[in-house]
Amino acid sequence: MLDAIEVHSAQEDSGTLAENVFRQIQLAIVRGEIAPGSKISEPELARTYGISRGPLREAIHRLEGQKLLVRVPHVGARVVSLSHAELIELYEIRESLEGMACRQAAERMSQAEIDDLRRVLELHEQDAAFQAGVGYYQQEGDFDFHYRIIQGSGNRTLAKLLCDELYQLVRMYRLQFSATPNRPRQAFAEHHRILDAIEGRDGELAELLMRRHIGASKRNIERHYKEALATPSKTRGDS
Amino acid sequence: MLDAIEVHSAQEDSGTLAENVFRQIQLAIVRGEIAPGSKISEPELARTYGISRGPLREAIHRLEGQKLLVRVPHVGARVVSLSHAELIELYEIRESLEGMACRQAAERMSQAEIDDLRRVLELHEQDAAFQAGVGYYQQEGDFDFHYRIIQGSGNRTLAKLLCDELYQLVRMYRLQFSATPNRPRQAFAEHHRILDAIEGRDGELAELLMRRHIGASKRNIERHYKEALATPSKTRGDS
DNA sequence: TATTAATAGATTGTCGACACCTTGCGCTTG
DNA sequence: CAAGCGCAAGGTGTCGACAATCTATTAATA
Repeated sequence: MLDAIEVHSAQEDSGTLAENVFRQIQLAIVRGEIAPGSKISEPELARTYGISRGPLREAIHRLEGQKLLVRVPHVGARVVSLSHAELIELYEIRESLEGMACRQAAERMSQAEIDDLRRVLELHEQDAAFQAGVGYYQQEGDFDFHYRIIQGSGNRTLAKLLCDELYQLVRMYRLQFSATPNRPRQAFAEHHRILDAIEGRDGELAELLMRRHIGASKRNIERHYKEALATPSKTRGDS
Repeated sequence: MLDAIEVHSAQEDSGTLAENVFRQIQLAIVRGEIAPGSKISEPELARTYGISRGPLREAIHRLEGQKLLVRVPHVGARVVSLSHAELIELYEIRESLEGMACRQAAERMSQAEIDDLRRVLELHEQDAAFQAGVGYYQQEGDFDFHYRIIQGSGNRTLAKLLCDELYQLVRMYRLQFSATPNRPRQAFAEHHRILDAIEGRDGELAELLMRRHIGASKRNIERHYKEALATPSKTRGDS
């Protein structure tokens, strides 16, 4: 009914239609507006966004590259729906990669960047959702602690991999699991300790703390799944 | 001159044209048949492979996802040409990720898989190029030691990332640097020690050895660049 | 009644053509 | 003579239509 209203929040219309549609669909998936596992119909989406199937297909391929869509030849694309095992594997990869990024950040971030990041953390503490005990993780891009650490590593190849490809997928699932009672407060404290290690130029400690931090998130997710096992409200079937 | 001959080694024609062209161009880039840094013309390639621009563009996008092409809106695509720094960064990522894969492989590979991999190593030793002191690395897929380790980790998400996305890029540059005098022999010995650690179910040692092994390759590349610095035969300009 | 086969509908894959943008060359001008 | 402008050519972005494939419904048979 509100096709023409266009939800784009006055962001940069970056030239090509494919790019714009790519961002819009990406946002819709990460926010959960398009349900995980649901099928993507090219003609329908093309009509929805008022473009032809050409640019839409390009957007779909890019979304597939970000692992937000899973495509099967001659069948179509579906929104990704990670299994428990896959989500754990994703976090193990993050442990390894972000741990390395954190060590390099401790070695290479400037004092100005560190101060700036400290201010970001203070901003998080003042956030309403954080005060309420739910939320925190909704921050994105430059306002996300992990994002800033990765950028601070100075490893541009790693940043491209983590921020341009895996970041949105992680963000999509963070929204699901951030509503754990004590987790936000705990995560906030861990962030501060990590930043302390970086400021102390202790790369080894910074890496260790980051790995533990992500490991704690991983365990938090595992706990969620265990609880969901007793509550048969949601069905989940993956390969 | 031999455009129409088609180098495809009688592999599976997997349905769609886009898929086939994707594999053909991928092979051409990895083999260096299309020079790094050279521009890709859509109309020209479409004519070369006898297809329209539609499927070709899909192939180009997928190649971009594998980091074999770099695309600029309204300008076109170029074959990737990693700078020294970028190549080092890529190897640092491999150290981290393949180190983890190796640890998990030590924990999860079956004895049958280990025996099979041992036979692969023996096959490598008998290889003609290896005997001559140049080569070794030309092996691919199931015949590549690193590939097998990653598959043996049982971490399917990691395997997709490493084998489906970064593998071809690594392979492209391995071909350039494998021709170092003593490196093949040394790498072969390192492979054997890693496999010993895996067979001994010592995950920690396996990870350490793999990290050192990739670190040695990294230093080998750095040495190449230092030597090339004195020989102004090749010009290299990246951002 | 349950299982299988054929058909109809819809969806994806592919194509050729047109519009807009970028790039390089030649011209004008200070 | 150098610098800036304008124009033409090539290339990328986008579109609508046709062909090949898959899915679901329906009908026929054991």
